[in-house]
Amino acid sequence: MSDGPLIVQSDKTLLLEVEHERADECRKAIAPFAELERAPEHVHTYRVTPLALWNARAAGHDAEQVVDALISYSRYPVPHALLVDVAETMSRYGRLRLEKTDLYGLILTSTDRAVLAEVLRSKKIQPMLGERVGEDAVAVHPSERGNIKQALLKLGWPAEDLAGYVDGEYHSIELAEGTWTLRPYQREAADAFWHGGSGVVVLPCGAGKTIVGAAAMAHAQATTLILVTNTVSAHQWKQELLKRTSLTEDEIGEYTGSKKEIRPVTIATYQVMTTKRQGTYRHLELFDARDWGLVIYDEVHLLPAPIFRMTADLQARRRVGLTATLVREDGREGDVFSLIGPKRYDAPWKEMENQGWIAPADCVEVRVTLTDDERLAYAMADAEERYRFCATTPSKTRVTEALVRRHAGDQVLVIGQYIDQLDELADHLNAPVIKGETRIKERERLYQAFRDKEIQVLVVSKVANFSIDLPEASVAIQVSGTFGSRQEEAQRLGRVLRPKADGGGARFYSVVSRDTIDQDFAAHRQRFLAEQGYAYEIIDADDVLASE
DNA sequence: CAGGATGCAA
DNA sequence: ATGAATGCATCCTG
Repeated sequence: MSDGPLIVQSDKTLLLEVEHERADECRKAIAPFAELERAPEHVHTYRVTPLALWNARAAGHDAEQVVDALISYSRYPVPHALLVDVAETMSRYGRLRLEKTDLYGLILTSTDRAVLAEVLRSKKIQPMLGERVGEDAVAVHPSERGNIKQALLKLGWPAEDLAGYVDGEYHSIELAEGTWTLRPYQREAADAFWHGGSGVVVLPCGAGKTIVGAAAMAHAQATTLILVTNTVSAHQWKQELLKRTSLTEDEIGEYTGSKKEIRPVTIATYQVMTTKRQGTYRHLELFDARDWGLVIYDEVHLLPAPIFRMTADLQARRRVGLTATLVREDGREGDVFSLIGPKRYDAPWKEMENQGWIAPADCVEVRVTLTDDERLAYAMADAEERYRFCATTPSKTRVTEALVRRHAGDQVLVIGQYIDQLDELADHLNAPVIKGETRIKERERLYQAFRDKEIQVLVVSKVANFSIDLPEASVAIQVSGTFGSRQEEAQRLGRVLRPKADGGGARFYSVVSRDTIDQDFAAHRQRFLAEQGYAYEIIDADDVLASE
């Protein structure tokens, strides 16, 4: 028996003792094949999931490496059944393959006749198939390439897609390096995508995902369709591409609500693609408007369901998804895996921090205690009012004021979800507030004043989740968040991670009501960051107030 | 036809 | 189970 930091249980959960001296290296070793499930103070729970194992497999890890990692960090003997299961699950990926043949077009082949027989019996699969092509292969209708991958994943037999890609229409795209250079991880990410053919690149906020996209375009040398979440992001992409590549103004088109340009490089919003009229999608022709050689999905964790359906028909095009957090709250990770592709690259946030690409950050959860009256009101509140009630308790205002005073001289963002709460905070802090109804001009004015340090404190609503031009701060105080959204928490922390001129660190406070669902949701939101190695120090609001 | 206001969807 | 922000389409003005 070793003194390892990990307890491996036969239900496929892994318990990591956080204070153990080998906890960090262990976290790094298990991250490729285990997902963090719970992250309270002392023991973090990970789960070994099939999807994580298949991502690991697609990234070139084999079962032996996974088994080695488990055994070498485990405190107790690892359940044999689990090791067998890991090996069995990993071997499922790639047992089936999609290939392209001259004679039969797209075919599904197998190295294992029994597996092929099993999936051929599926009622879901049968309509997608053509004639049997010998003992170990069957023809697949080319238009079903995406659908069959989704269906096979659901059956537990994810296919490796080796059917290749069309080149698309040639278009010269060079990186305009000179005043800047591609960072090593950006190059690695673009190369990993290119060699994998299609798939997802995961990088922290502010790590330059657009530049990875540009590098992917330089690989493809082809017309490119870029899908983004909003128009601000569309403009950002265009500016960045003009700056970083040989592309000129008239080569980049914008396909949004107000403009419908189709150019060799076209940037479209998800929404324009998913708006329907009389039950049919209006702008589907954009996908066929050109012979696109590459499709880039920005913020792939937000990909709306209809885009998945459209992507099922785009399987012969190279596809790259970019994201900071591959986790989705709707559990459609499997569709990202089948339709965009496996994870091709990910850079752990903490490693980026060590290399100085992002600022080190301390995360602090500040717990406020409800007064007896509030406790009673909370207990009596309707289910739909409860979260709002505990998330917006007046005690949070006082501790937020104290935190702002503590950081006098720093640039501080106060972020929350309820407008009433934000208005009140802005009032108390004597700070301006930016919310949905704030006009663009006014927002820009306030952002600029914040950048110029004329304003030290800015109160922002959910606009902060989207707007890219929001200036970086060194302190963020979150007073309420969207239920349990992990990706929102990551975005918000990302706001303070831009490296500081003085090399100093950043601080992220999450103000939470003790013993309420606010605390539960906060714990859920923190999971993704805990997985990235960010530990939340928990302090009492009374201590903050007392220290003044 | 640019730019603003309004309703609606997911 | 929810609240807030957004983007699109449409209509309107000059």
